[in-house]
Formats: sequence, structure tokens, C-alpha cells
Amino acid sequence: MIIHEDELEKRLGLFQKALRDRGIKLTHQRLEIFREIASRIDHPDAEAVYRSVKTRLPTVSLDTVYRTLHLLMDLGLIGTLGDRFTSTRFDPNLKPHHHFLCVRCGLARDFESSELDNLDLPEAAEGFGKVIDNNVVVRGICNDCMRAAETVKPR
Amino acid sequence: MIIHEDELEKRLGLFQKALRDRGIKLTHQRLEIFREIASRIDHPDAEAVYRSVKTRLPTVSLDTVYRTLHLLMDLGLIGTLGDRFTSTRFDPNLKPHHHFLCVRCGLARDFESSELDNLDLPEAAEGFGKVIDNNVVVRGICNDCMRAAETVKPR
DNA sequence: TCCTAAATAAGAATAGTTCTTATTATTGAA
DNA sequence: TTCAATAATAAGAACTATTCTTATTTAGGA
Repeated sequence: MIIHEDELEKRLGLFQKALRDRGIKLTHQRLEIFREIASRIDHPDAEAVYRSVKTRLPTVSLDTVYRTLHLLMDLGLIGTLGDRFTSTRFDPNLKPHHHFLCVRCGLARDFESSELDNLDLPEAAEGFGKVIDNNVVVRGICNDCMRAAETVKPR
Repeated sequence: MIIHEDELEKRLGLFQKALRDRGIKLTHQRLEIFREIASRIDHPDAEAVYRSVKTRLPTVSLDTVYRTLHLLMDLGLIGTLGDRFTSTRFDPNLKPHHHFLCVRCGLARDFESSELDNLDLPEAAEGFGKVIDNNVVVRGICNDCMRAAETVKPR
């Protein structure tokens, strides 16, 4: 759960600068929430962040944790594990395959590739456990969204 | 949204056989729900499947759609788009990286690899739109879960 | 055809997340 | 440092996706 001290310092610096640059207030809550997420390598959910921060700031609310995590996402200071959809999307394709995913509209399409099915994984990856398979998610802007972006010129 | 007629037939065959082999009843609802998910390439969520099936079976319930989709998952006849967690998990790592994910306990760990950052993608993938980046998810059983499986022998 | 277990519809319940509102705190200005 | 304006917070209501409960219906074997 621990990252290097100097990596944490670097992340905290980025965070404080991002807030200052945009005139966003630096509250105790935001600092503690950022410190918590930035120092962990286990990809906690909002509830887990809330539980930890609560030991230091007993009156913090879960809502503030959510708002702050979303703020951090908007600022590009954190991301999520996997692409998030509001609901589960199902996939009837039983063959090994990978996905193209439009980050704008959520369009998802399958494609096959035996090269990608059989990637040579770095030792680091293999070291975490016994590998079953791997899935490549290609993120992009789909053709429709590209066309829409070209058509509607900003005024 | 359309797949080949013979691919659909093949999927329907697998489905009916899987139910028969296990003595699971073939209901109208199950057949229509499977037909719907099996014939689409757009990875719909339960609500979208429900809306379509409802036009043919007006009395079907959303709950039945959920139960059936989960049954199909348990039977290995469908999967989901991306690995699903009950809640959103956050990631403070801003460097390009990939993930190891334990399918048993949900442990997630980062690893870096410039090779994987710069994969040579098949034309099929590039054809869907403008690519931004790609993320590799390595699915497996983490070391802790492997040890647990070895320690607790089945009786 | 009849019987029985399994499956369904309907609606209540739950989990995760977001919204509303009254209160509090940050930050720039005096 | 104090003050004022405005943003941010806590609390709880509300909302969305999903699952559970229960009375009713149905598939499939005898």
C-alpha cells in the first residue's frame, strides 16, 4: 500500500499547484483525501478512501470523498481502474478478442488479434501471480464522434 | 448491431445445448433474451436488452433479464465488457501503465512496459476511429490466492 | 394430462453514487 | 489581522443499477 516518499511529495506538489492555478480552494478535506489516494497502490474505492480519511478527519462525509475524487479526475490527477460505465455491458463473443472503446460516446467494438492474445508480458506482470489471459483495451474517438467534432465548428 | 445469420444459429445451438445438458428449463424469456444479446455487437446493458426484448415479450420483467444474463455468464455463454467491480476503483498513477488483476480477490497492481504502451495494433482496431492509447489488463490468480488454494485442500 | 420443481412478474430492498440545502471555511481585499 | 464574498462542506434525501422476496405461472418428465 506504500509508495516512495518522494513520489508522494511530487504528487502532492502537482495537486497543490493544480488547485492554485485554477483558483480552487485547498481544504483540509481535499488535502487528506488526495494524500490518501496518492499514497496507495491498491486502487481503493471511494468507501475505502472514506474509511481511512475518517480516522484523521472524523467529520468528513462520504459525499466529500466522492466530490473530491471526481474533482481529481477532472483535473487529470487520478484515473480509474478500467473504463467506467454506469451499468454493466454484456458481450456474447466467446472467441478471444480485444476492444476498441470510444471515450466520448462509449461505443465498443470487438476485434481479434492472435498477436495481442499472446503478448509477451514483462516479468513485473508475471510476478503478481499466475496469468490466465490478457485483454487489450484500445481507447480512442470513434469515427462518428470524429465526424461530429468536424461538423459542429466552435463559434 | 447485426451478426451473421450462421453465427447466431451457432450461438443459439450452444445455448440450447448448455441448458439441456444441465436440466435448466428453456423458457420463452430465456430464449428471447439470449437471442437479443447474441445477435448484437454493441455490448448492451441489461436495460437495453430489456427494452428490445419487451417489444416481443411485453410482460418480461427487468429482473428476469438480469437473472438470465447472469445465468448466461455462469454458463460461460457471455462475458462482460471489462472486468466489473461493484464500485469504482481509483488510480493515482499518472505514468502510462498496465494492470494485473486477480480474478479471485480483485487485487489490482500496476506495472510499466513501454512495449505494451506502444503495441502494434491491427488494422481492424485502428479502423474504428482515432486511437488515443491502449491499456493491457492481465487477468490471473494473485500469489496470495494461489497460496490459499494450495493450503486449504479440498476434503 | 397431471405433477412438481423451477422460473417468472411485481414490487420491495439494497448498494453505490449524486443532489439539495443550510452551515462553515478559504482566500483575496481592506 | 479582520472582513466579505463565494466556494466547499456535512447531512440526509434522492436516484440508479441491481438483487431479493413472494405469490403465481410454466416447462418438462411421468
